[in-house]
Amino acid sequence: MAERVLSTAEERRGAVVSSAIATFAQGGFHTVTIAEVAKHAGISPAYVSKLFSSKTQLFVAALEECYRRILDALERGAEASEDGSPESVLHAMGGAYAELIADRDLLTIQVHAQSAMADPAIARTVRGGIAEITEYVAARSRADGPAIQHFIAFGQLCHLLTAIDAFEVDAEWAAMLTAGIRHAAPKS
Amino acid sequence: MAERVLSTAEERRGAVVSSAIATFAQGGFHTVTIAEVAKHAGISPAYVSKLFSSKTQLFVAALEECYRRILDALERGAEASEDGSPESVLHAMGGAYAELIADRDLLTIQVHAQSAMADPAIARTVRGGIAEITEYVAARSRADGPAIQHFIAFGQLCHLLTAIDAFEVDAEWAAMLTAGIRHAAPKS
DNA sequence: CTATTGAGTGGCTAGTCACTCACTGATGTG
DNA sequence: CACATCAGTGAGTGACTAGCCACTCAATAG
Repeated sequence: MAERVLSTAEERRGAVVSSAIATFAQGGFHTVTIAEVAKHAGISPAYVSKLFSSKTQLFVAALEECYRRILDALERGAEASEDGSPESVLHAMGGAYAELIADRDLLTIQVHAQSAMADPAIARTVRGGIAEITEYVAARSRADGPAIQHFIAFGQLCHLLTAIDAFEVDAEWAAMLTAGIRHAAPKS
Repeated sequence: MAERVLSTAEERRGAVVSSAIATFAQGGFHTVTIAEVAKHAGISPAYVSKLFSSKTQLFVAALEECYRRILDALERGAEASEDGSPESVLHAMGGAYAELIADRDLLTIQVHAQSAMADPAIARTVRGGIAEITEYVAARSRADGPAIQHFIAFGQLCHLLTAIDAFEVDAEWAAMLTAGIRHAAPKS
């Protein structure tokens, strides 16, 4: 049993989803090939196609895992908030999110997903993810509508700033846009 | 001269750029083919390749035209503001922007551009566009840093909401996120 | 009328990618 | 051991695309 050479299909699926997140984050849905994901996962392209019926389903699975990780991070953040006040919980959630997306993959894949929404399955997944996050943040923080809206809007701003590397730009406009935005160092 | 059958190359370039905006907005950089842009413009794919040295340059040209139109709209909006106060100018600019992106093309192509930033030329164009817009808004409105940041953040939120069609969703989370966001009807 | 330039095209090529299929070998079970 | 099942692969296919090249024909200059 300890000498097992082959994995179970379920284990492989999980590993491939993780590889898909890392790989799709680099190039987006259309540029990344199944072969690249397979290489990252250390298996043959043919087997990836056997585990996921289509490239779209693979991407959707990666995206769902992405939203799952975000919700986990928000939950952990909320638990760690000082007092239970809405402002405190929101602030703690923001910090947890900033920390989570330090590796950029979870952030970048969301940007790519928004660009691949011509596919109905992907569109459904993105909409569902945003809905779930918004509902969770609202329910858990008990903050009012405008505060939730502000939270999501600044999350999107954070996506943009990271995408264009604004944190590394030394200019007036970059300073204005990045002011007060928490973000962890991108590189290890 | 009025009987002219052939256009000048400059006229064609402009027409192709407009076609490129409309076409790339539909499917993004990687899915849209030169042939599709050419078909929309009513010329052969080969001639598109002669007018623009590469698909990337065509996309960059479309993106630049897109930012040009946005700056124009912001400028026109600012002129129409009631008094010259920062809040009033920002509000007028927001309204002008909401009206401009009613047709969605200028908005959608920006979403796609963020996903195609693996290409350095596209990344440079996006960064330059955001920089120009931010600087213009700041200089023209004379609003303070936080107000500018808020303006851009809610612009990004608007992109997200339009992309996922949140304005048409009848749910608590959608109501919270779209509250107070101005947007024109998408369809004619 | 002739020559030259430049608009515009059809057809090709070389390469890529998602997906399939027949196959091999590992694993566990009676 | 025999056998069924399942992990995993190599080789291939059909479809598609960016870029290119040789060509046609309109417009204009001399």
